Amino acid sequence: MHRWSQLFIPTLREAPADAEVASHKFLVRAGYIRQLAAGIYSFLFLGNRSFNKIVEIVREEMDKIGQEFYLPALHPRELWEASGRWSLMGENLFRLQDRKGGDLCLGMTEEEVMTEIARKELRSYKQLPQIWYQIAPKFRDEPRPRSGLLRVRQFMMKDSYSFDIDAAGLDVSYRKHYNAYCRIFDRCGLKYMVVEADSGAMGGKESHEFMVRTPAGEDQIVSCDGCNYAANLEKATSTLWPVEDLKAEGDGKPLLVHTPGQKTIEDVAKFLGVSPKNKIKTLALMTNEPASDGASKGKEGSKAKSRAVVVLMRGDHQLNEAKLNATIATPTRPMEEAEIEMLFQSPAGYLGPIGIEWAKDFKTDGDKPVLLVDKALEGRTNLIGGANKKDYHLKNLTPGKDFHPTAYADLRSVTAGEACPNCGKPLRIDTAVEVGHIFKLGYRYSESMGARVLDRNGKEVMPIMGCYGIGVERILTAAIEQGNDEDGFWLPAAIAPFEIVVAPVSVKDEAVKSVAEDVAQRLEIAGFDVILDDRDERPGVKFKDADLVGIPFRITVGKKVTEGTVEVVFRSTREVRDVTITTIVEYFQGMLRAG
RNA sequence: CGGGACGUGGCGCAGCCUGGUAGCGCACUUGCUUGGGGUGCAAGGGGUCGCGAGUUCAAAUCUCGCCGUCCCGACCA
Repeated sequence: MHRWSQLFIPTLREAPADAEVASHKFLVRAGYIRQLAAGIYSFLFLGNRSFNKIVEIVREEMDKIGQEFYLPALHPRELWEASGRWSLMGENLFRLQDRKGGDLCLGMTEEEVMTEIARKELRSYKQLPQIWYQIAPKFRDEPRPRSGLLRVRQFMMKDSYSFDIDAAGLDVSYRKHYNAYCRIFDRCGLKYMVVEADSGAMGGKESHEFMVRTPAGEDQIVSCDGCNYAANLEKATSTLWPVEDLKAEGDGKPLLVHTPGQKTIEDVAKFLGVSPKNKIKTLALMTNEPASDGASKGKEGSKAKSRAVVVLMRGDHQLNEAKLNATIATPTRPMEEAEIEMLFQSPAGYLGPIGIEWAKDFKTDGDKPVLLVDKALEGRTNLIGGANKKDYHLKNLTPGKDFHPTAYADLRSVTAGEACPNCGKPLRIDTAVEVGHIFKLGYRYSESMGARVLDRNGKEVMPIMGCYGIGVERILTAAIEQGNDEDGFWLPAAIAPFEIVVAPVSVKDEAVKSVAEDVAQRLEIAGFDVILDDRDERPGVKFKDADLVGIPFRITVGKKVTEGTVEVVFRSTREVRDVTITTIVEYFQGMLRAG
């Protein structure tokens, strides 16, 4: 029997001054966690109980599709050199040295270790498929930990890895994870949505994120209430309403117009009396390759090569950097003034695509500047853009005719209200927390680390991989964000530290006290997680604490014991029901254990 | 890493501008009181004022440096 009077549950009346989001404030106030350093938290009794319940749900569901391992967090440098991530991860990787001066790091994920095992042990297609997982701490030296447990430097991740003989096999492993994740988040009582996610430059084909809507989140998700379309903003697309092109002026060739002092899209559009939709926005960027790309591996001194990348967008559209990164597989930065002058021979504000020799192909065409044009401009005619001459713009610009893009690409950020690409209804954008991510990795690690198996023809092939992650703390955080009010929060029973708190109004009243003891004991014997608030405190104190700490049900034992009843209080709705003492176990069995 | 803020008993804050005794609420200890929404009264304990240097007869207070924490941005397999 858990007796509150003997437990360490340090609840606070006030939230720490540096807590911003609800889950952070309440986790601290309810005595779940305490901060040790930026992005590093200790879990106390209640926090750990809830945490363990989440872990157990994850484990039960994962055991249905895979096998649990336990891998070290301390990794030798060589392993990460082999995958190329020792340098790729930069400062996000925690590094340290052993007494002999050997370099080590703390694992931020375990692709390397898992692939190392696969490389050494897997020999035949007969051993595939495999799904291996673990639930273990991960370490990331985040540039900015924030929002309590939402972004931290050490956290518990369920990470799994699948190895299959071919893409069809990977599809099956992926689907198994998708379904297992749905079961996990359902059992945790989360209201979540599954969204298409950016698979980045890793070459993966498919990726889904499991998202919980909350203003505290860090991700933007685009979704449609009319159909099931949902995607991360980094990936989302929309259908654009048609735009009426301008008519050609003069002979239809690019036509110089004087636009003195008109630099911004808005200004020029207004000045010329056209819509920004008929304007070209010219963005001047440089690739910003850290000297750590695969090609320059090993040559410490080799200089990072920078290349001009010019992006054209419709005047009223915003560049989506994730899409740009996915397109050119290299980080970029804005051009400096001198670089702009060098390429365009013109000050910023009048930049355009005319008069520059653009690369015909990103890969093969050497060092020439790259011109990427957003798909929203493909097929458009007679646009207006900068003339690369101070105080002048050009009319009659038609992509493909007056200038030749290196490539057309989807580079635009969706905005709320645009049409769903599936059904045409208006899209909405919400912030959300990512609680899980499933990802088709492909051959990246098999290739770099040399994992090979023989297929049924005796031919050596690479196993194809998938990786899948769940953040345990984020499930807890998201659940609190989903269910809280000014007095505290309530967790779904499955992940609450206790399902029921029994609160006798007084421990000095023998009748009340003995009924409370009896009720708590019978519920515990029946298999419920019960805590008895046996403290010699006034009822108000017990009620306030009970409201705060996330337990979904309270049984108040008070003067009605003389009538043979106690009160069951539903934390989320504050609904109160009188229940006969003798039937209390059956009451909760019907509510929490039915089905 | 760029911008901003903060750092004073366990928690929340005042004091700093205008240098000289460290203060309030909560929590904690003891006693009485109260007993269905953080009861009231009384008496107590607890603080290198983040760290270091400087100015000064004298620094929580002024100056400089460092560290830490939070927020915005950049970043985020």
